[in-house]
Amino acid sequence: MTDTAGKVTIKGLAERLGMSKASVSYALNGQPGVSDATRARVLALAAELGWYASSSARALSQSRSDAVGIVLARSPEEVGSESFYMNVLAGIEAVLSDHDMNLMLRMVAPGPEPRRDLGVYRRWAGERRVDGVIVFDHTVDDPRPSMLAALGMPHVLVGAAVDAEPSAFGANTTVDQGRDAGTVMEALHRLGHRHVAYVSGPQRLTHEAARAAGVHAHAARLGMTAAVSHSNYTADDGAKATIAVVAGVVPGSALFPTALVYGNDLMAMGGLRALKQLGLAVPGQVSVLSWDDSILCQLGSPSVAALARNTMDLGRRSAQLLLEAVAGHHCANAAMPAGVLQVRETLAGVLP
Amino acid sequence: MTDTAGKVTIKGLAERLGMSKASVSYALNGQPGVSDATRARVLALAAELGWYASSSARALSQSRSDAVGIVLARSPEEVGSESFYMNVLAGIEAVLSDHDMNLMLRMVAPGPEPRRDLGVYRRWAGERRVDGVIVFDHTVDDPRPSMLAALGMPHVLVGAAVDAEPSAFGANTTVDQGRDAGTVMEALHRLGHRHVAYVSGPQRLTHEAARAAGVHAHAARLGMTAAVSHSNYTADDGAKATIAVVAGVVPGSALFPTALVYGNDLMAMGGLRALKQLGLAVPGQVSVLSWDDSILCQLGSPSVAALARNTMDLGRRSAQLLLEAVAGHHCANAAMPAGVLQVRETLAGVLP
DNA sequence: CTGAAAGCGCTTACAG
DNA sequence: CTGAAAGCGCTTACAG
Repeated sequence: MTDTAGKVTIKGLAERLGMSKASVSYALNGQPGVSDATRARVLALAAELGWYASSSARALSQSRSDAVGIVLARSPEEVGSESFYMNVLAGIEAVLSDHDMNLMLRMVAPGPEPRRDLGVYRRWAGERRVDGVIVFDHTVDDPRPSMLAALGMPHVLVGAAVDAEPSAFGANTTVDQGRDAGTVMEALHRLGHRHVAYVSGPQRLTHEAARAAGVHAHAARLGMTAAVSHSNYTADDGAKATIAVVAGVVPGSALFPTALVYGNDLMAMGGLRALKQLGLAVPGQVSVLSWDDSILCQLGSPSVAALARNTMDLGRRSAQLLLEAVAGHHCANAAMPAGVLQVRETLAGVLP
Repeated sequence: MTDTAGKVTIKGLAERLGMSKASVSYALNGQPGVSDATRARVLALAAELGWYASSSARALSQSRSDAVGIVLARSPEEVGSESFYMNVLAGIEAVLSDHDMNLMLRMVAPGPEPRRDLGVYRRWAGERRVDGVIVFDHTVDDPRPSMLAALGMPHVLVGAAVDAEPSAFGANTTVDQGRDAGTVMEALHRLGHRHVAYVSGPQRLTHEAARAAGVHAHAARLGMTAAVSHSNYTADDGAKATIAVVAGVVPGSALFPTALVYGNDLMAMGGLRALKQLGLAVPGQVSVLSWDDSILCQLGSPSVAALARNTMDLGRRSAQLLLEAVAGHHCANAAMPAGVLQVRETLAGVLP
């Protein structure tokens, strides 16, 4: 509170110190061109007066906003109840704040038709409000990478497929869903399961397409049968899909799936509920496994077996890649480690 | 892609149109000073070329950043698993984007000692990076309101106590925890409960202090006894607190709490788990109620009774108040509606 | 090592 | 209704 008459600026510092604005700027930014003694005087006064560079002035002269943007195009309910997003965001934020970058977050209604998220990217690019963006939920024929490239906007896809190409505008974090499908299917095979149903999220998501392909491939290899149905990532949809999968199939018959795998934790919880209503014992008659781990799975009763991934780390790596892209460096994609199966109460062997 | 040679600016528009930058600016901003015909020409060209005002240039000249900041000082785990935050954020975001404002989000480690969040506010104010902030988790003797006032930063407290004073820098959304405590205690009383334990979050949070006071007051009024213990908002802490509360107390004895109320959904889930391990039947021997509703409560097995509030709306109202404060208007606090009891499987009457 | 000057892209009194 | 000019607070070649 040294100065009530407006904010302290570089000009103010220069006047008090009796030198030019340029020298003050050089001193403040660690640039050469000032003596150590001068630099020390400048820094001391700046600290004393609580000077900070105006973000807009700096952004205007440097053409950098020091901000990174994220547009989430899912419903608040989903984003709020699936801890995946917040965990990834936390990882991203940790890296960004370490580098004095800021995170700009926008949520738009998920309506697929007039994709409002595209307008946000266009606007952010036009306003030069962010230096780059991190893209969630990569879809088949996703318009965003090419659009962002056309806008000259650095970007990183979070958890893309292994064959997603890194571009001049950024590399991606990738998850090998086929490998993870192998982990899941092999575990089920080992427990004696031969008929598996995968209740997937929307198939336009590339990671779900990759999972479905992986499930089928590994089933074939292991001599199992697998049915994949596509649904949405909510508990209600998980319940509906479950009923559709087991309805009319006699438990114990050759066609009955003894294991149900779900694309996320919410669907698994909804599925559990549906199975209970149908009078099917978990894991006595059917095992349940979620492809995403979360506190929901851990605290559920019964607790839900899940494939756990380090989502904070996924965020961290994605942010690091974006910072590289913003700095103009070319990088390779960053492959994320394999998911690890968390065996819990819903997973058991098949009785002979 | 009309113009590859750099972004289109107001100067560029003016040159193509053969007029001054000022006129173009007036036309673009809906200011008087240009004819309708001129304005139409300008807007048409701007739309054609995809012009957007540079956010930094506009911020520099208007001394407004068109951004609002939020610092979350809880662990990513908590923020991720408690849907409360994301829901409030979604409500905030909906209002902000309606007003062409942006949301800047930062998460800092919750370590209480060298409160890193304060540094973020100071920096944001110094850099003029945000026009105002929305403050979560108001605490007793919270240093933030006075600090933000000293910084001249408009701010709004989310879900403050009813006696939180609105200031020249913003009003607050308030929640009458005493009234909600009445809802909870009366419902329990009606079911025959006479001994209640409230497992609260940290008592430095003003809303928890208010709840504890409300629980005690209503217990006294209704002829009940209430014990309040303070813990943290995690499932593990909920479990530990539960064990501490019921350990050594004989079920059915006069001292045994027949109803356990928890400060949030995570603690309630942890408490449920502990009760199961202790061999106590829910709701047969003890009822469980969470002061926050969430998908965890809905999907739990048994499903957990909860006091539901409209958290999206809490976010919306908070954002509206902040926009008023940023605009320099004085407002009254906005009182949020009463919580509504969601009766679920964990809540039952006491057997005589 | 230091200073005067131009520029980043807007907005906004102020003359015409 | 329109234009020339100053200013927002920085950074950065460019001379000295």
